[in-house]
Amino acid sequence: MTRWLDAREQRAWRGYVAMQAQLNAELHRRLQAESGLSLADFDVLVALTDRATERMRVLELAEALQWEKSRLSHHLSRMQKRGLIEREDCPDDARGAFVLLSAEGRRAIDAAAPPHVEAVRELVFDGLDDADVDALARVAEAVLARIAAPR
Amino acid sequence: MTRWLDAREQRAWRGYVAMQAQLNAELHRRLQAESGLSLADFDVLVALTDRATERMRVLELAEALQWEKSRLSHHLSRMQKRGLIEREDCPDDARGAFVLLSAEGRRAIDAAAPPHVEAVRELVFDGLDDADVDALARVAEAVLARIAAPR
DNA sequence: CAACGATTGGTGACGTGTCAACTATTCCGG
DNA sequence: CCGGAATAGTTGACACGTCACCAATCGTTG
Repeated sequence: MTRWLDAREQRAWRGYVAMQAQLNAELHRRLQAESGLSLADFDVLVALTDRATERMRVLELAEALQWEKSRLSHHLSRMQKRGLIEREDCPDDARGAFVLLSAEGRRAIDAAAPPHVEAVRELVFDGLDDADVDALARVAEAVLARIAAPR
Repeated sequence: MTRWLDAREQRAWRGYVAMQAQLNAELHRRLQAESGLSLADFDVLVALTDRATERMRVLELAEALQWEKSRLSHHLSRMQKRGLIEREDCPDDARGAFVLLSAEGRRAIDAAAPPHVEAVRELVFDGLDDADVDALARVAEAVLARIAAPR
């Protein structure tokens, strides 16, 4: 017997699905127009910038981003072709590879970050009070815990 | 001067971004494995089922789904090739086209819906109390309003 | 009615994401 | 030290989304 969603749940679910789709699309569109970066590019560059060394193993990066390794591999190839990152052989493990920020990549992320944060603020946080923000964080953590939990 | 996110906002934002990515991926994976449908297929089929007639103009469907027409056009071609929907000429307007559910499409959505709702319940609503659900709905509506608002 | 702008829908190119399979290396038990 | 399992990363095929553009048709205005 399927437990369908009641009215309260439907309102939340439909709203969430619509928000998620449109917020992503809008942030992507703005970032792309403003900086020529995709959201995926942005996330990769931020992860690389977070490291003091700006040099990471591919799987470490995949772990940090929670991406599948094949997705990351494809994406790194595209970013490398555009000159945003570089790859380097790993001396300790001949299977491995390092990813590092290029000068161009650093320039791109420095230019892209401020308007992107501003967009997030304008579209999301300027419309929420502290209680809403905390509620959003709690919901996100609850859902993530359930996804991570074994079936 | 960029207004960066404070700690409370960062917690909410990082959580939201991670939740959104992983929830989508997980629901997509389960739906695909269970029914061979993508989330996009599911949305199209639900929109068609919602109409009493199960026959909609393409742009009307695009409006209902909030999709770009070219995305919809591409997607309908793929769904048609798989036998999930059919297209029909519109007699009133020779430019137009109707989209309608095929018998196969009806079977697919009937089979897919119950386990999908169950997954949403398991991953989301079973982890939230009424206050959380209402908060999520409020946040979604606030953000959607800001996206729709003129810049 | 002729002309022109707007509307309906589709197409091709390209970037993105997933799955399954593959190569090269490393690790580990015997 | 040898042989197989595990690990690091890549690749190819294919589904998906967006952008820019196009063809056909409609409707309105002169």
